Amino acid sequence: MSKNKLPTIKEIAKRLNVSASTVSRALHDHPSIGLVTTMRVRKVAQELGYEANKMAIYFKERKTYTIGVIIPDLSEPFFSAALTGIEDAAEASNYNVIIGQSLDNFEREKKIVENMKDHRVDGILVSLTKETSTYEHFDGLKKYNIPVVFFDRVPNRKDINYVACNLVAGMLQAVSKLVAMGHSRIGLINGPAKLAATLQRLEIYFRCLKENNLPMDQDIIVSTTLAKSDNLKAINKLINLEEPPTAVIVFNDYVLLDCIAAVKTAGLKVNKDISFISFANLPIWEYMDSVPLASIEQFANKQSSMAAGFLFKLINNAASPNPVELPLLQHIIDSEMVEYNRSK
Amino acid sequence: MSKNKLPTIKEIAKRLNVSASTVSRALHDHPSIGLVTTMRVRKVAQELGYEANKMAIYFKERKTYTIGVIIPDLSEPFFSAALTGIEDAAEASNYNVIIGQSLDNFEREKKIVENMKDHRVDGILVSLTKETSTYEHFDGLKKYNIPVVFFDRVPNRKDINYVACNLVAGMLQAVSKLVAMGHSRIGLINGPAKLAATLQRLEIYFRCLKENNLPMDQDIIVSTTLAKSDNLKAINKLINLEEPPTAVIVFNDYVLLDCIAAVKTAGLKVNKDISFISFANLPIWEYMDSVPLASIEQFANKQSSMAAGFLFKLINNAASPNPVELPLLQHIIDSEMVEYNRSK
DNA sequence: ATAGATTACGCAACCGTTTGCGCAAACTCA
DNA sequence: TGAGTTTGCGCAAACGGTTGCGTAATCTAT
Repeated sequence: MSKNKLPTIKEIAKRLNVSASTVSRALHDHPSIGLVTTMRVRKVAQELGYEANKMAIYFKERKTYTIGVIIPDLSEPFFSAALTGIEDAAEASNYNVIIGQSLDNFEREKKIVENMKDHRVDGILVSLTKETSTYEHFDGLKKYNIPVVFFDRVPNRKDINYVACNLVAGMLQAVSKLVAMGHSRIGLINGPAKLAATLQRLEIYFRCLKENNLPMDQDIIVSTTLAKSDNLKAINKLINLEEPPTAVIVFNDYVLLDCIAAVKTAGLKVNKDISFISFANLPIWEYMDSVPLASIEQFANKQSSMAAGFLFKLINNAASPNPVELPLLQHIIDSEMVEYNRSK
Repeated sequence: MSKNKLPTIKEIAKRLNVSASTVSRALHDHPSIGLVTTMRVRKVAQELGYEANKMAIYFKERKTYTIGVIIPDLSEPFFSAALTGIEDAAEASNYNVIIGQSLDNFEREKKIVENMKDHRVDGILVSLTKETSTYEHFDGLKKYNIPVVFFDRVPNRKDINYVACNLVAGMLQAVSKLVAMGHSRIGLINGPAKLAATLQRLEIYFRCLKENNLPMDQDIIVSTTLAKSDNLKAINKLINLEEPPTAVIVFNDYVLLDCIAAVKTAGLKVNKDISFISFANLPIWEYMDSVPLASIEQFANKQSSMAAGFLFKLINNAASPNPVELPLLQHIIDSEMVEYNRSK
């Protein structure tokens, strides 16, 4: 029973003693096929439950109507939200989405790219691994006319299509707020030096201090490897200073979760003895008792769906009868602080 | 520049004045091709950077080496973990994964199935919509020889392949623990009646009471539509009883989050004045101050990767030279309670 | 020297559909 | 009635690769 082939156009042709081309045209209401023949073809097609094999068509079109998405880790709400945004955009364009999680591993990222290339996806959306610092594996895709659009974690290069998020905007809002609340000694818990995000946060930190005319003090800048024990060490170092900061900018919400635990253990009150600002805006805060004053929202969904829009633009241009040389598609959206201070 | 076609086997053939079949065989080290010819072919292939077009091969094989995954919502950690399990299994078998989020909407689920069928995936893994109660859209896949394996949210039918989780196991552990701690008045906050999960929890509840020889009291069984306001109403109803339950089994962790907030608002202490047990085992508890005594872990990753294993078994059998009539692949794994009571 | 085996390759079909071109039959008009 | 147009359909190639079968040329053995 499972042996029976699906009805094809040839099968219909055979039954009606016409050619396959006639059947194909009849099914597309081609004017050069007579009404009678068209009707007979449609009838048989109906009876057989014929459906065109899209794979054959796609193969002929040299398209797959599939895009690939490479992201570090789906368990991060940011990326699952991003994927959802992409899926929505893809659905609207009748595209499928195949995913690959790099797990922040460069070799995996390369392998996924290779695999997606083999499967001839029509385009790829990427948010880079933390480890990624060379991009040859993406350059290779040009040969296959597979466009790439990066989002959020984008290469440090100019000649790419991307959508990224400007973290400065949200952080400036947040620090201004801290200052307005009377804070003047604001610390920083940064990430490991090898990450681009770490340098970025350092710059943002300096810039925020400067714009608010705050003094700079190396003592209240610490860093963590992002391991839990190290997160605790970092925050403890700050709160045990003779003159601890009254507010701290934290690398991200995950680090902050550990910091909050440490602060409580030390008998201090969050948002009273010490306030926090962080990056990511995890949905988790909604349910927590102790929350940062604000977390910087980076709009996963917005970034990814815009990146998807860029990608479809590139794909459609390449597929159009006369493709033009598209300018680089680049966009930076502003982050925003999301306030959580419930005492207000 | 983007016009240049990729090198094909025909291109190589033309350059060497041999036939395409010779090239194909040479590239596969077929013994009937002479060493000299083989070398020459390989050399040119190398020079041109030839790579076989997998899509052409897949088309001929009538396979796509792609499986579809239909899940309700990626933002739920359960499903993103499930997807990760599937992706790992797929990668090991050199398969790709295309995803579709049904968003718990039956019509979307149908549409996604249709779409995956069009794309001729080699198989589909499904966790059903809350709304899904008919399954014709899956039956239709038989015609296309697309096997389906359900996981976690499975159809209420016998003739299917599935992996599910037995919630009773974990809940019995949890209730036994409650009883051991001295609780004898255990309430239930259930979900909306139309959900299968609601009936299921009611049965589990009764069974747990019975096995522990606890009295049954309709007053401490309430339900919620799962909306936040309704969650609050439900828990408030319980804590405002003349004789409130000392412990409550809650529909799931999301409902419980609201319950905990309400309990605190009422000035009660979680795990002291009232204890909770819930379903889902969200990773969030790790970071919370107020936690349930235990949450029932349903092993998303384990379920989904086992389901993926089933699926590949079905796919490979169908693709084998002599497919056999496989028995239904069914497995139920036991849930386990995960304790969170940190006071211990 | 000749039958038989071996070596090395090409032809053509196949997967399912689309489409440019050609052509015969029917029709139109002068 | 004959030239020109329209109608309706088939042939064959194309997408890129694989494979069963046929066959010419060379080699082996008697």
